[in-house]
Amino acid sequence: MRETALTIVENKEGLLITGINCFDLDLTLHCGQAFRWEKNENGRHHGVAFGKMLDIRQTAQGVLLSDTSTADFEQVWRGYFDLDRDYAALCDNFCADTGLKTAVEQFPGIRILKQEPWEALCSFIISQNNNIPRIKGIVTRLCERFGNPLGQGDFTFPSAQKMAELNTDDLAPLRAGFRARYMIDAAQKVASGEVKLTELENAPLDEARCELTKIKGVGAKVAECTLLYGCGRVEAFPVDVWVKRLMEELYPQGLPPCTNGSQGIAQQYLFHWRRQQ
DNA sequence: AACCAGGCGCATA
DNA sequence: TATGCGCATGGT
Repeated sequence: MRETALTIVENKEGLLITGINCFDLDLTLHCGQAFRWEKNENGRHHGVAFGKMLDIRQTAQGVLLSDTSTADFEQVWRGYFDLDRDYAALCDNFCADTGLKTAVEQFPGIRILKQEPWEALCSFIISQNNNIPRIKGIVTRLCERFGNPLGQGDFTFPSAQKMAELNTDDLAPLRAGFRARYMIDAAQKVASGEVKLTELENAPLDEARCELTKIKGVGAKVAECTLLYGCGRVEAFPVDVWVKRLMEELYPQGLPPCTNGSQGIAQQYLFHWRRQQ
């Protein structure tokens, strides 16, 4: 983790951030790690995270954030977009491996979003045996129905405390299917403190995995996704059907050493690369 | 109309 | 410990 030299300039359109290396906003928001971003015309992306809405787009000058403030940029978006991680150095390391080199060169600029732990957990419970458009639909209905309104049709992601008060019948309108009871169980265990999500950021990885799999509907894959996307654990390595195929074909002995410590980031490049065939 | 989708729980051996 | 099947829902 290194301080990168970001420049923040306020203009009439919002906050212009320059000096970000290795950042493709479109890829990052729509590569299947987050489910609450919509791209509209003019290449603007609109979404909500950490209870804040954001309008963001990438131009030749840099990355332009609208409807936000410098305070929110520092407190929320800087961390969310992982802007203080040196992806150039990371990708440089990855390129020691020819497969990863191809993936990185073909899709440069993918970053791992640091999402809220509860949102990541709940979203990836919904993701199981499901496809991305439908995952987005379920998450959207969940937020509209049980989140707090932010105005202009935006809603926060509902808290675990709020969802712990609900039952599976309440979730029926979401059409989440068999996943509804898993969502309720997760909400109850998080709200009660039986599973302490904030402690997973620093716990030994195996211990963190073990904690998460206490929740019904959370197996190895969902636990790993929660750790990677929600707890900042970039060494977590989710293996879905795409990555499984890829591992069997390319890395039967396991990931190359150049990914050590950042296996989850390598995974995101490999996942996207393999899916684009 | 069968098959698939960023899996998991459960039964069976 | 290891496999196989059912699961809700919706899109091809």
